[in-house]
Parts: sequence; structure tokens; C-alpha cells
Amino acid sequence: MPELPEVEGVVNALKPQVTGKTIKQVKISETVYHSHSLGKQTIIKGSLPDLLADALMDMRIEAVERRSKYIYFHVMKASNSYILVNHLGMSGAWFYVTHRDEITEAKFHRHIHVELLLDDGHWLIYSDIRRFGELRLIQQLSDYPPLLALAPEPFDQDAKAYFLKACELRKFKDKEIKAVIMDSHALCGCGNIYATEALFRMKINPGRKTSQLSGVEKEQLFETIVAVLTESIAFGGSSISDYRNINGEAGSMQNRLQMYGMNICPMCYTNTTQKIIAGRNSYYCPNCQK
DNA sequence: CGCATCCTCCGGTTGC
DNA sequence: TGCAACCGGAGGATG
Repeated sequence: MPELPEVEGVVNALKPQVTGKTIKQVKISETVYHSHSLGKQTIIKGSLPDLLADALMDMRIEAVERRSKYIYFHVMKASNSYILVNHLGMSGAWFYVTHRDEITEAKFHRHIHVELLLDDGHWLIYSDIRRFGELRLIQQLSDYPPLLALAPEPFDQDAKAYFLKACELRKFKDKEIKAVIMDSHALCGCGNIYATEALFRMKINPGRKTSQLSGVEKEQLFETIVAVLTESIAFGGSSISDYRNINGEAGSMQNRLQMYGMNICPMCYTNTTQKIIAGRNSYYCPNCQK
């Protein structure tokens, strides 16, 4: 499940391979067509598959950017600019290959949904096992308002102040701190894995109410999240379940995680506790995290 | 109009 | 060996 560091890795791998390339052919899977015929917006959002395919034809990819856990492909066609917005969901993955059979992992090969032929002869392929991902073509961010509501990038100057202010809002202050740091309207890019790790490093119980943290704790927690995200980017992200970068490589941050998925606390050897917070399984050490 | 509470989307994985 | 339950980002509908 890709979080900010994993998406960062994907974007950094995509950049040199697709920047400046033009889309010359678009293929969309029968599965996507079929779901759309039933009225669902499977993977392709805000458009019918054929309309998206037509629109993408002859578009030139000007730049690739990560924003929160989204990938923005900045594209141009006939002097009009657009953004192809992509979210990998639980299991989305991009591949840059000369033939789709180069995708050797069966579960990725079996769930190829969008194939873009570039003018360098390579295929840029989107595979998505569970189809939770998203592709949406817009002209500007305001065409899809949820993108305007995202908190600043955690590495931006104003992100910490934005987060601290969000903690004071009525809708956040009485929530569990873990739910708040995983909410992209308070702080973006932090999912279950890195929220779990940051809270463990800070020795904060994920179930504590946000208003019960001191100002210093909230500030240090924010800094710890940034540190964990930064460390993960440096180690290529965490390859848990379906995450691969576009070269099919796995990251190594999963080997550095101290609490996510652990049954025993690495600090005190107490059995860890699992609790559902904000709908997601949360590991913590009942002894270390208060 | 704020907010809280479901609901939805999926197939690989897990557990019985 | 088979099969049902389970899991999860995040927007959207509902109350």
C-alpha cells in the first residue's frame, strides 16, 4: 500500500523515462470497459474510458509531480495544458517496458488496465490488482475540489503550522491522534505504516485524543513523521504486499519498521496491542506508548 | 451548514 | 481442498 515515500519513488523513477514523451496509442482493459458499462467509475474517474483514451492521444507529458499520495502528470495537447491525476490506491503500479510480457509477476500482469504507447516505443502501463486506484484528467485542480483541500506537503515550510492549527479544529481535536495524522486534510502523505512508526518513536499511544497532547508533543510528532518519511524515501520505501517501483524493484524500509506488523515490542519485549482506529488496524506497545 | 457515520470499490490473503 | 470472511484510501451519500 503506497504512502508518500513509495509514491515519491515511483515519481522519481517515472520522471526520466516519460518526461517529454508523447502518447501515441491508448489501450484500456475490457474489465474497465465492462465496469463502466455497469455505471461504475472503475479506475477511470470523471470520464468514460473512450473519452479519456481520445483525450490522451497525442498528449505530451511535460512533467511528473508527486502531491500527497497522488501523482500528477502535467500534460499538453495543442497548447492546452491538463493534469492527469493518478492515485495508486491499494495496489496500483506503473511499468515502463517495451512489451507487456516484461511484467512477469502474474498478479500485476493479470490486472493491466491502461497501456500508453509513448513515441519512444515504450509502453507506460498501469496495473491495479484491486482497482482502488484512480486516473482522472482535469484542466486545473479546481476541476476536482478535493485536491484543493489537501494539507501542504509535509516538507513545506508552512506544513507544521498548518498541522498544529488543524489539531485545534473542532473536527480534529477530539479525535484519536492517529486518525488525525492519517487525515490528508491535517497532514498529507502519512498512512498507516508511517503513522504507526512515528507514534512508536514518540512513545505516544495512537488512541490518545489529539487535544490531550501537549504543544511540544504535537510539534515533535510532526517532526518525527517528517523524519520517518524522509528515512523511508532514502531507503526506497516499504515493499509490503503489492508495492514495487516501476522497475519492479522493492524498497527496504520494511526492514527498518519497528512497530508496524510487530507482535512483540522491540524496545521492551512486551506483546503489542492491536486496535482499530479510524477503520484501520493499529499496532502499538501498551507499555512504551502512553 | 458542520459533522459523524456508514458505504463503496476489489482480489489476494487468511483462517476455519 | 474449498470457501467465506477480512482488509483498506478516500471520496461520496446519507443522516
